[in-house]
Amino acid sequence: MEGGQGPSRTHPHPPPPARAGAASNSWARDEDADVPGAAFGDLPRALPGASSLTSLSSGAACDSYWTSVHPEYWTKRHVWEWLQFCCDQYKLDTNCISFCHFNVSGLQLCSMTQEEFVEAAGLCGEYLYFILQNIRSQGYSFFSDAEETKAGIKDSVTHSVPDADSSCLKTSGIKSQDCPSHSRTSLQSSHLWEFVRDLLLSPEENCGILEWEDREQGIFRVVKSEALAKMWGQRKKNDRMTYEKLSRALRYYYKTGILERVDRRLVYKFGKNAHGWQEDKL
DNA sequence: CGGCTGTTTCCTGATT
DNA sequence: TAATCAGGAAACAGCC
Repeated sequence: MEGGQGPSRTHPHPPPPARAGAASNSWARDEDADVPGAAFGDLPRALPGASSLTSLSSGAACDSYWTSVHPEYWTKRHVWEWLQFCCDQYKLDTNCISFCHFNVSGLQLCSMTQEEFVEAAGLCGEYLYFILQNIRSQGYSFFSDAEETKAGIKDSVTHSVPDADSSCLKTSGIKSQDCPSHSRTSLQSSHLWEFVRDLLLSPEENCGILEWEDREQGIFRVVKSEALAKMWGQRKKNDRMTYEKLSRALRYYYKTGILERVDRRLVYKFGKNAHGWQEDKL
């Protein structure tokens, strides 16, 4: 018996509150829905994993979560975080959104007109524009009541766009998008290898966690293993993630040709079945 | 509901 | 000694 524990293995720890992969799109649930007096600085606690991201060991190199910075000072990464939050919280249909249009800094985002939002995200753009303007004008008290806010957005947008409701808001969680234009930089890269790839391709988010050893060959090195695990854990809303466990998942990719073995510690290589990492094929 | 996929968790043992 | 690697085994979540 290799693994040793057999079917009778019991959980050595209390049952986890939410197993990995059980990530829900609903941010305003459970006790997190209402943080008393959630002021701007407190808000990250109310967001899934926000606090852990803020405390990411990469420290100074990494910016804090988007909620702790005024929109005009957002980095591209903050913009993505905000976009992801909006998709999650307001159940926006990611299929409407051309994510490449939002590959901009906060300053650029703030200078975008409503028309440009609509161009970038259709009817969802109306919502996003409204949300952004509210954050800019009201600061983060805007989020103090998620349900109210949602209703407000709905009202506001449907005033100008009567059928926005059915065509943009989804009734259940967002699905992974299949539009090729943004598949690589997907906000919801649900697979670990895609998450790793996107991190390698996004210097803004990478914070020196991963680096290329040989860009052409697809060889990369995990520089900050613990930070990588934390980030992945945050993505999966699992604060018990460790590099040990993450690397086990990476090793499974050897079987499927997503990754190839490299005989050096913390070094991996994209395999023939991984796509989207090559410079000339982006 | 069952099967499948992609992890997550845990483990033993080896290597750096 | 600690971190990491290598995989087996089983549990689990989400999807079809």
